[in-house]
Amino acid sequence: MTETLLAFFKALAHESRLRIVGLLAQKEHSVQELAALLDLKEPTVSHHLAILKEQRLVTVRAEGTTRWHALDIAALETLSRRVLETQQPSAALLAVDEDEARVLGAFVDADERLREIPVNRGKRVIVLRWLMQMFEEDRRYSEAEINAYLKSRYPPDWARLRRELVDHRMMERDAGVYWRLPRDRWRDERLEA
Amino acid sequence: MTETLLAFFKALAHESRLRIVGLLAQKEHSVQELAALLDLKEPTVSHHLAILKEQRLVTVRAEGTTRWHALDIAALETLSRRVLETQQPSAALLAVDEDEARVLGAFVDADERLREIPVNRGKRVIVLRWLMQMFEEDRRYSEAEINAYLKSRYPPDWARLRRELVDHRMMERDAGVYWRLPRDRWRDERLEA
DNA sequence: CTTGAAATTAGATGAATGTCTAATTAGACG
DNA sequence: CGTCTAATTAGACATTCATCTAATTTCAAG
Repeated sequence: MTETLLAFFKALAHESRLRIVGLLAQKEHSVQELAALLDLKEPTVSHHLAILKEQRLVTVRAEGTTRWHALDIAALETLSRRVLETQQPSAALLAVDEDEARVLGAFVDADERLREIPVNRGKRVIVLRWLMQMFEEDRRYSEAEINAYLKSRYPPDWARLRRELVDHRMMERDAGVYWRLPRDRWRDERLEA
Repeated sequence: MTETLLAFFKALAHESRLRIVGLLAQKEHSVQELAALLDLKEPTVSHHLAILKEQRLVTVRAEGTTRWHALDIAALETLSRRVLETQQPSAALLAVDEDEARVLGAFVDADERLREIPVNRGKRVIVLRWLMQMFEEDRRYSEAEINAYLKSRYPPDWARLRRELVDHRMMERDAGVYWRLPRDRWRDERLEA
């Protein structure tokens, strides 16, 4: 999701493109018209339109050799609405089933901090899975990065959390670099398993 | 409006800043924590935070030499809602009549910040109505959310603004939760009333 | 007042990207 | 097919901006 949001913001984070959107919001325009209105050369306008089209913010209709560009207001609304969904649900709300909700409710406080590390192995796995939600696959993390995150979740013994994540094959490590393993390779015995 | 919108998009059109917003949406963080989580140096993080603060997307709370940064969700919502409007957001332009335009022009600066709280009750009501535009009906707001928003509009005495909103029956409060009251129940005596 | 920790500011460097000219493609029409 | 027009693509150049190191500021604690 960060992916698409980032692309969306990048698409609109330039004066020329924002002005193009403003002009197309009023009526459709050809490349020539836009170039004249914006005081830019046609290739430049084409370039900006290509970026807006990637985000599906602009649609095209051909008429002879002329191409009429229009704003896709629905797409604009969909994307900007997504910005509003940024609020992160608290731990328990993210849970996928009742066991998880119960365990996370018991061990994670409202500040998203871990109260203690569960002694029971099944419960501990649930907490570990919860910790893993912040890491993406196909991305490398430095040890400092991992430490900072775990420290923010459980200052008393974040080092143990790191060890547990590796033990359960959720993270793998090599030469100070960590990465997330695919979920189906986790040793994720559930409650009472 | 292109001005403020462009600055808003530029602020979020960078991966590091978008990730910072994501992290701050979960909980507040210090510069050090963010630097570790993002695998960046502290000055770099400071730089990004400064840009986000310019857009009032991030608020700061000092504790010793540590500065805890939090996301101002209200500001994020206000700005992204503005994307949907093809409207002019400047305070005076939003006014419904001349009296309002005159008062808002006098008490609200170009940055949408309140210069001072009007002593005259009628003028104060106009300013309060203007503040209310960001709040939706049928939605609950935490006290922290209200505070962050009012603080962004008038740091010197945002607490008084909150009190006034309640006094004028624009907002109601119960157990730390606030919500907007329907406009027809507001005590909105106009100028010289 | 000195020391230490956290953060910011200043300034340098390099990467990302906007804009241009020149060359190329695609469609309309005799 | 040859020509005209609108648009796109390719590649060069310039500007903006992200990131770093080094120096400075701010605040707390001895």
